[in-house]
Amino acid sequence: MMVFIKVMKALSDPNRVRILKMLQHKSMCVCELRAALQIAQPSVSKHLKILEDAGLVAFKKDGLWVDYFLTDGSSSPYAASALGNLKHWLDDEPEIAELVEKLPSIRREDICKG
Amino acid sequence: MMVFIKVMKALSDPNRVRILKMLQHKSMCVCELRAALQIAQPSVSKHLKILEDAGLVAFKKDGLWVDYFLTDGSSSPYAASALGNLKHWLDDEPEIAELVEKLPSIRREDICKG
DNA sequence: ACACTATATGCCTGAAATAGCATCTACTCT
DNA sequence: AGAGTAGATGCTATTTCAGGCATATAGTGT
Repeated sequence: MMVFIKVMKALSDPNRVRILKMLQHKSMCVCELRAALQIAQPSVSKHLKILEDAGLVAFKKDGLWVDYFLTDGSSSPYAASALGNLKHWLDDEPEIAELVEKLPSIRREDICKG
Repeated sequence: MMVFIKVMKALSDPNRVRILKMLQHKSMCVCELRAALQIAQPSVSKHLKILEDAGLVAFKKDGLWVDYFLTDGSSSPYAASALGNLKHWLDDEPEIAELVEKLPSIRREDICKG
């Protein structure tokens, strides 16, 4: 039950859903996500922690950067189902479509290291 | 997006999940749910409103009682998927199993009208 | 070791959510 | 119409959560 609730709570925030939808297209570091969402960097880190605790994302350190990516959902059937469904859900939401369109222009080489 | 978030929020509370799991077995009035969950009646009504707004439950007035039941999820793919998955999810959670076991003994004729 | 940058953590604030009590409304029955 | 019961709504207190700023930590390069 606790795990189920944790996954549902993780999916209950618009910024976290945006993060998941972006990660469907490429793995991203915190500063890239920050640029895309236009919220403070600590807020992004906290959202990522919640998503990680729910088994929805994982990360790999890459030098100074931390690359976040979607998991395969193996931590729970709830995570697996959510990630599977989100692959096709919300794609035609204008807000999400716009966000995804901007993704190619958000590159860590340009944004960070500045 | 708004609808998606609304469904996820509706699923983010243990008492609301318990309500959904109970309604899988039979439609129930507010006082039956109140007896099962052991929380105040107004709290039950509020949870039901949230579930209704999310398209997960509906009701039918039956004289003095209001019978709540699960919808078919036709209001959104998110509601449909949630209701579909919940049919098999959480059944082996001790807490849920115990709640469901008690269901037959919770009858409005005994509990209400008192 | 030092300067610099990406990310995480702590603390604080304001908004939202849950729960209860009191009250109001709707229906039933006499 | 009046009494009684089921359920809904309004108000309030308490908790939880998102967000930001300041600061700590970790890794890079000189």
